[in-house]
Amino acid sequence: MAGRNDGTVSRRNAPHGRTGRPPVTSRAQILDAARRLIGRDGWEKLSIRRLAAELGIGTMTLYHHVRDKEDLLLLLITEYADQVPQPDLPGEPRDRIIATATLIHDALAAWPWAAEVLTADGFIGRLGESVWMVETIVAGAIDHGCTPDQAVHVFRHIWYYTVGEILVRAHSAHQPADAGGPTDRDPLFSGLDKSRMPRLVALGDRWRTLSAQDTYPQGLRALVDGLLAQASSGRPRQVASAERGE
Amino acid sequence: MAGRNDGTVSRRNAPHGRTGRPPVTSRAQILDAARRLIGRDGWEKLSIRRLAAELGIGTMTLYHHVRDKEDLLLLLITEYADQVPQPDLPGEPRDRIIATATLIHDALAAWPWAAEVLTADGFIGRLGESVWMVETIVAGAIDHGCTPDQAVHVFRHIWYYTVGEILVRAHSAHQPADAGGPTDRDPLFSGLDKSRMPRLVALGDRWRTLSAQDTYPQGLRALVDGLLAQASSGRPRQVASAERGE
DNA sequence: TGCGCTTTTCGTACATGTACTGAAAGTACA
DNA sequence: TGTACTTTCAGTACATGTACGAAAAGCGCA
Repeated sequence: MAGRNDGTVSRRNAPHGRTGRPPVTSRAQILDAARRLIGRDGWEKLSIRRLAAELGIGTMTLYHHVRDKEDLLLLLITEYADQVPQPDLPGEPRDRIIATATLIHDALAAWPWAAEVLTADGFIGRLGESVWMVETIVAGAIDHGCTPDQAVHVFRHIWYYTVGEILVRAHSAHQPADAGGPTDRDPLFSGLDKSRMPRLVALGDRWRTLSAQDTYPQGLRALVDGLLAQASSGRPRQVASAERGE
Repeated sequence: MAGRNDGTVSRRNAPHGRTGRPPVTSRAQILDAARRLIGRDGWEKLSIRRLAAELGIGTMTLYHHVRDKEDLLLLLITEYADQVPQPDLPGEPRDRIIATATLIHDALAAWPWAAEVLTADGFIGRLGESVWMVETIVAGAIDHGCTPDQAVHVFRHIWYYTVGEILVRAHSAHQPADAGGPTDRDPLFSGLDKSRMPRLVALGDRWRTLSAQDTYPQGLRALVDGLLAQASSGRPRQVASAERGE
């Protein structure tokens, strides 16, 4: 099973090699039409029905080429991600990991349907060309001295953090710009009841402005350094207060 | 603006104190009915229409008490999260942060609609009683020596990681148990084209089994330690390979 | 009392995703 | 050539979220 990037969603091939009616609509045509529609009317107007109409076929016909709406969006996104070329990455394993994770992040962060797709079952497995990103991160962790199991976990944690960052930030990015007033734009903290939070109140309204900053690289570095340190120290640190400051 | 946990979604209160027709349906009744419906027919059968029917009111009437479907789910989830009591947390700031983040995580991870709600604009701001979780994490970071800005960022990164972990794992948890065969259950890696990944192939099919493990605590510790180390070292580390091993 | 305002209620309508069903169109082999 | 089978195509139908707008019900004040 080398991925699911074959042509259609046909039922399992017939045992005796029967061929059947040839499709009049190819997957490439579908993706082209989808991009055409998006370019013309915007993302939010893309729907299965409109896409079928754009292609001049019946609505349900589309379901023979695409399992789901989620499947369609997955195709669009992974095809886009697959265009990110594999760069030459010299330097320490840690820095290769960070650079690669940043490439994943940037390739996916701009997608409006991130929330509908990034958490999809087997998302990573559906990457085609861009599986090199996964491989590079795992390889970097191994090069740094992680065990294979640790390396896989390193990728997993990076993926969690990346998905969370993309989804939380993407959500507010797609809100209408004037929602809630210009000073209340922090997607996390808007509407906080300050009377309950003496520590936050002590720092004034400053947190409101923090959301505008791109904090992904900073958090990523912290996470990667923490993961690598954890792996180097033999086993994960326990939550024991006496152990601090090694 | 002390949160949005007031009764209804009424248009801004009249300037002269006019009262209007009193509501026959309260927010508490709505949430009760929702829980009743969920308990009887399961989460996936909860819909605006069915909920209105359960309450014996018209469908659109519900929209006067609840702005959205997302708003409804937010109400359900935050009310649940608000029941998590604030524990006594002695020990180092780092451990208080970790313990609190774990409480947030556990309180939210079980929710089927996590993906529809956790990234909602101002989610944190809509927490009622449980804002103590936010405050505790920020306070812990400050106690550890972070600047206020750093402390807010610490919370933000923890939130990203937590949301990502919940969403990626929650998605696969709600899949039918037999989807894709029993050996292919890793939500991240199922369907990987192994021929492209020599390093992953080298570790065999081991990664398949890793998804069953609960890796949240481990990743959280790595992230928190990385963030606190970053804050202690004055400014975030750059991606410079010469700087490694301080 | 009645007028005007606010708030609540709800009927109708539309776009959407997709399940079900059967028709149409092609291929392999007799 | 014809028949059996496979695959593609499309029509209809249903549940859903929700926009729009009108009707109803309560309140304060003339």
